[in-house]
This record gives sequence, structure tokens and C-alpha cells, in this order.
Amino acid sequence: MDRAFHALGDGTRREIISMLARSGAQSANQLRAPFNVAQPTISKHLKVLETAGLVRREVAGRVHLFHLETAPLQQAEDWIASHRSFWEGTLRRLDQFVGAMDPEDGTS
Amino acid sequence: MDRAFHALGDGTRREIISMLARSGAQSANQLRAPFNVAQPTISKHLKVLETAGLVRREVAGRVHLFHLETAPLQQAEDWIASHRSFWEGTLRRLDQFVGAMDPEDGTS
DNA sequence: TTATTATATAGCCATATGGCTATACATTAT
DNA sequence: ATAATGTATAGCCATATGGCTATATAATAA
Repeated sequence: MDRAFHALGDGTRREIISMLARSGAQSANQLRAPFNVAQPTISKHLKVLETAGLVRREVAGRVHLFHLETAPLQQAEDWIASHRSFWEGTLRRLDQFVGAMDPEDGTS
Repeated sequence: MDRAFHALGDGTRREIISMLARSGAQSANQLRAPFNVAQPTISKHLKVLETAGLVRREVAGRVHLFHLETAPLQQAEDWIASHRSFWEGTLRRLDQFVGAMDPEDGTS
């Protein structure tokens, strides 16, 4: 989980994920195109994404194709959703409780 | 967004968020209790969470109370959800297309 | 006023990060 | 066989990170 969130904490890597989501599997060079960075820089980013399980590497000759992997995205999303919604549920329940209280003495 | 994902990329900070979601606003000392770390260490973590907007600090005398802020959690969740679901939608559409093809010549 | 408590800041350390250049490796093209 | 292409690795740099201890600051208690 650490690795997934860390990988998402960089704009270049999030943009790579966007590209894969929009247009499907692409090579390292294709993914590098929109960024003004050296080739080894993208290579590093792709390794970070791969290690986090967010992409899968398919070696096709001298080209490496990268596929988006949704499982860890789903996990990260679930972690956030559960905490956020639990907390919002707590607020909602507290609000209902306060709303049921007697405005004079604070008892229900 | 960078800051939010980065803040979530650390187990201690995620656990702090869990504590706040479970039990509501708590002081720095309360949040420190479950971890075997020095006081300034938690102070740093809390500042990271605060800078990312994930918590709000309420100074009450010498005690600092930390409240969970769900807006950036929602943003992060939405980012992931949109990319994941877009991609899964793409897969689903591709699957329907392939399913409609003639198995002999690959045409539809 | 003095002591105690809660938190922050300064400053250090080891390690990780994101970027680069130069170079190596692997595969395809000539 | 040689050249060209796609990617990775090594090694460097500046900066950031998470941890610590020691100390400062702020607020409450004695």
C-alpha cells in the first residue's frame, strides 16, 4: 500500500497512468513523449510504477509495453473510501444525535 | 494532489488518519500513543498531514486538536476512481467488441 | 513565581528521490 | 557484420525524508 500511494504521489507518474487509462498499453518511448525528460528518467518512473504493481511490463522484442493494473488502484481507492465514508457516517450519526437533543438542557 | 498522495504513502500517517476516522479529533499526544516514536516525529507527521490538507489543527490552549478533513481524501479517491473506472469501461467496451466479432475472419 | 505539561524547532544522520550524462545491453534493420 | 533503435544500468548531484536528541516556546498547575 505504501508503494502504491507513493507511486501516485508524483505528477509524472499519475500522468503516465492517465495515458494508459485513456489509450491502453504503450511503450516506454510512447509514454516518454509528452514529458521533457531524459529516457532513463522515464525508465525509473516505470520501474516505480511496476514495483508498486500499478503497471505490468510486457517485453515484446526490444519494446517494453506497459499495461495498467487496476487491482492496486482499487485497493487504494477502497482504503480511502472506507475511511472517508466511515468518518462521514460518524458525522452524520453525530448530527442526528445533536438534532434530537433538547435545545434547552442538551438531553435527548 | 501530490501532497495528499505523498502523505498517504506512509503507514504511520495512514494509521493516524484511521484513528481520526474511528474516534474523531484527537491531540498530538493521543495520536502519538500507539507508536513507538519520539514526540517530534509525530509532530512532523502531523505537519505533513496538515500541509496536505488532510487534517485541520485546532489550537486549544497548549493542546493541539487534529480533525480529519475529508475533502482531499475525496479528491484523491475521485482521481483514482475516474482513472480506474475509465479503464475498466474501456476493457468492457473492448470485450463487447471482440465478443461481437466473427471468430473466423475477425470482422464484425 | 516556579514547576509541569504539550508542542514546536533546530540540527544532525542515514537513506531515498528525481533528475541528469554516459554507457551497456538487446533486438531489429541494412 | 554493422548500424540503428529501445531500454536498462551505473554513477553522480541536489534535495527531501523519517528518525533521533536537545532545546525552546506556550500554557496550565502548584
